[in-house]
Amino acid sequence: MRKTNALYKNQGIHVITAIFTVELGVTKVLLVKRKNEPYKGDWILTGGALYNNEDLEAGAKREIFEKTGIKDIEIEQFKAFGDVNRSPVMRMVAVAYIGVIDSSRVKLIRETINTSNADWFPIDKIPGLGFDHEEILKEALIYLQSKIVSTDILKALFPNEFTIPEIQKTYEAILNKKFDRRNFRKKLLSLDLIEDTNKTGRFEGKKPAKLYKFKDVIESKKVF
Amino acid sequence: MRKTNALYKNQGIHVITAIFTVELGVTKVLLVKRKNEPYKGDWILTGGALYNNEDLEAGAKREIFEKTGIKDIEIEQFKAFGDVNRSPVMRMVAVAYIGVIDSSRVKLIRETINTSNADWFPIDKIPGLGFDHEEILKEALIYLQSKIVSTDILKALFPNEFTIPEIQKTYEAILNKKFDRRNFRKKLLSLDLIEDTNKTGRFEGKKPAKLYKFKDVIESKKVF
DNA sequence: GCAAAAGTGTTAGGAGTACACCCATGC
DNA sequence: GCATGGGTGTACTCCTAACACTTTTGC
Repeated sequence: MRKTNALYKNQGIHVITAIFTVELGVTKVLLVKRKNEPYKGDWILTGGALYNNEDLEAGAKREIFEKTGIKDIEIEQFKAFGDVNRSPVMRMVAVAYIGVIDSSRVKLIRETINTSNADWFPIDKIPGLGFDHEEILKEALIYLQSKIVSTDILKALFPNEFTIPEIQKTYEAILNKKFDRRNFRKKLLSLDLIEDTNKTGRFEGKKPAKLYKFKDVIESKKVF
Repeated sequence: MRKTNALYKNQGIHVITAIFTVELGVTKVLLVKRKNEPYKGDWILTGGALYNNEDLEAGAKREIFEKTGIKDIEIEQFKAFGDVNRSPVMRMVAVAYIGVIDSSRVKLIRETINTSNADWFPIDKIPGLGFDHEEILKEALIYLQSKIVSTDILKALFPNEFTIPEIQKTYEAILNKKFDRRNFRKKLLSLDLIEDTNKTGRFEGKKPAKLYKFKDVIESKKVF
C-alpha cells in the first residue's frame, strides 16, 4: 500500500549533529563544506542520511565519523526537524543531536568524498548554512546552554583534571555571560558534579589553582 | 543514488501523539485499538504515517483528527524514536508529541477505518501497547510533568474559569504528588500564569472559592 | 451550631547574589 | 616587593517548606 501511495513515497531520515567545542574562551561549532548538489559549496553541520540497519544515534555517530574522523563522542538528541521543503531532493526529516568535544584532542579529517574543509567556526561568525541547518544550530546552542548548568556534558572538554577558573571561562563562553568567581565556585561545587583531587595546577594566575575532576558517577537530582 | 541503495530504501516517518486528560483526579491517555496487522488488536497511541505534503506538526494533528475526531488541539514535540526494529513493516522513525485536552469537551469518534474503541485509559492501567508505544508513552508522561510546572499547557483543561483547589487536584494527578494548599496557591500565583477574575464559584467545599483564569499572554521568564 | 472545605500569614532553612580581604607565586 | 590571578567568608534577599487558625457556606 504505502509504496504505491505518492503521499508516502521517497521519505528519508537525516541525522544531524551540532558538535561544539570551546577554544580559549570562544565557543565554536564544527562545519563541513558540501561538494555536491544540493547546496553545493555551502557549509553545513555534520550529518547525513540514516541507514536502515542502524539506530538513530548510531547513524548520527557514523556520519560524524565519516565526515570528520571523530570517534568516541557522546551525543544527545534534542529535536526533529521536518518542514516539507527542508530538503529539495526528497522528503527528509532530520533528527538533530548535540555533542561536545575538545577540538585539541581530535585530528579532523578535513576532506571526505562528500565534504571538504571541515573546521571549527566561532558561533558568532557562522557563514550561511545549507538546508535548515541555521535553524538547527540555533536551537542546538540553546539546548547546549540548558544542559551545561545541570549535567556533566562538559566532561568531554575536561576528561581529566581542571581548575575552577578554567572551567568557569568555558561556562562563560557557552552561556555568553560573566559570573562572580566566588559564587561560581560555590554553585559548581554544590551541583555535586566535580570533586577535589588534592592536587594543584596552573592556569592563568600566578598562584597555583586547585585541580578538580568530574565525578565518575553522577547522581541525577530530583527537581520535585 | 539514494533510491537504488538498499541502505536508504523504504524509510518512512510516523507522527505519534500521547494525548492526556485529567478526569476526577485521574490522569488518562487516549488509546486506540488497531484493526490491521501489524499489532492487530493491540492498543496504541494516536498517530500514523506522515504525508509528504505536510509539516510534522500538521501531520500529527491530522492523524489525531482522523483517528479520534479531535480538532483544535495544541501539541508539542518532545522526542524522535528510531530503533531499527520499532516497526516490523519497514524502517519507520517516529516523531512524538504530547497534547492535553479536556475529555469532557470532545466527542470521540471511536471507530475509524484503521482503528476502533478509542478511549481514555488511566495511566496506571495501561494495557500492553503495540510498536514501541509503551516507551513513547513513558517518556511523554515525564515530559508532560516537566511542562506543567512552568507553562500554561493545562490551559486546555481549564480554558475558562477555575478554582485553585480544582487545578491543584489536576497538578497532583499529573505529578502524582500532594501539595500543601497554602504553598501551592502562593507558588502558582507567583508563576504569573493565572489571574483573579473577582468572581467566585464552587468546587468541593461549602465555602465558595475564588475563580481564576489563565492569562491570555504569558511572558516567558528567563532562567539565566 | 457544626461539618467541610476555602482562605490567609508567619517562620525557619537553603539557595542565590553582592561584595572585600588574604594568599601564593613570577618577575 | 609588587603585580596577578586564586582562594575564602559574610550578610542580605528571595524562594521554599512547614505549619494553625479563621471564614463562609450547607445542612
